[in-house]
Amino acid sequence: MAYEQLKLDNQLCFRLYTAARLTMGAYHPYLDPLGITYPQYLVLLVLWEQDKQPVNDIAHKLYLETNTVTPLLQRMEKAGLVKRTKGKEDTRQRIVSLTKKGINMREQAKHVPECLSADIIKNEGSVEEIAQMISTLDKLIEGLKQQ
Amino acid sequence: MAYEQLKLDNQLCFRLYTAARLTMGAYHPYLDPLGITYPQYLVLLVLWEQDKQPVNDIAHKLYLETNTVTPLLQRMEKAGLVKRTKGKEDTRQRIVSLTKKGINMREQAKHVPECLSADIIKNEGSVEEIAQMISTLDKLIEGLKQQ
DNA sequence: TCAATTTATATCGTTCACGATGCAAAAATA
DNA sequence: TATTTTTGCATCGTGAACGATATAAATTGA
Repeated sequence: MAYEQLKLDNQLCFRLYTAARLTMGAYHPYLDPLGITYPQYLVLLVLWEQDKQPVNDIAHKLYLETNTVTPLLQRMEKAGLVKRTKGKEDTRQRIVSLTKKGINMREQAKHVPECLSADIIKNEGSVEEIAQMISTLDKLIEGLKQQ
Repeated sequence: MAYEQLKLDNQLCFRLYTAARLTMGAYHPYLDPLGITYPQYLVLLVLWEQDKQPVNDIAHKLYLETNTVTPLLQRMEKAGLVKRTKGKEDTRQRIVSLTKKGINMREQAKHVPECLSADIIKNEGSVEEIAQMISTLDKLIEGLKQQ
């Protein structure tokens, strides 16, 4: 019966979609006090690893389009977390750099990953299963990345 | 070094978030011709399993809030896929039912799951790994569902 | 060198997602 | 029964995502 496949329970994507939303929701207790959203936190993670990057590099590392990242960065600039300056060699580029506030937030967010890990492990139990899933997700993402 | 944990690579949520977006993107070639989005497809899956459900039941099955589902259903009604009628016993309820167009779309969407499975398996390889991941995702979702 | 093409970013429009709030109907309770 | 509380849905505002389109700067190539 082909219709069997149309059942919600059978679908991988639905679980990814749901798990992603619920996991992002689990960040709320830790990110709300900092006044940032999860996508903004991702941008900060990228900039904490390496400051002063063009929009394109940030978008690429997050697998996002620049038309998603540009407004995101504009909001973050308005919030005083980043600065966006014209590129020196290539004036088409916008170099995004951390402000003092953006730099300081790294210290305030230091414990977020541990808190999340604790929340997830507490709920799920097996560290090995999570590790295995991360590996499978990486392969899935790698495959889907190139259309 | 606590900062090590702040690295993007270490994060489960980032992978779920990315995999979910890319997987939803993989539905585009199959859903665009039908004129529906992925969340709309999810609503149809729910209604194909059982027609005539109140907004709340649909939202619950998709782990979404009613304030997400209501506008979604309004757009689907405008597109002629569903009808929304006042509940008989409980007049607060809105009973959502499929139109002819909504019913017929089941046949047109019959092969979508196979196509997606093929795309994913082709890219990833191991069916067992996907099955294992689905099981882990279910536990993760179950744990996160109750805050 | 000058036109054609590509690249980096921005803008626009539509659809989600969700917290906060509103409102009427139902249920609970005094 | 009258009042309070809860429930079901809707509306509003904000922040993503992303396809389509625009624009200026850089690159390519004739």
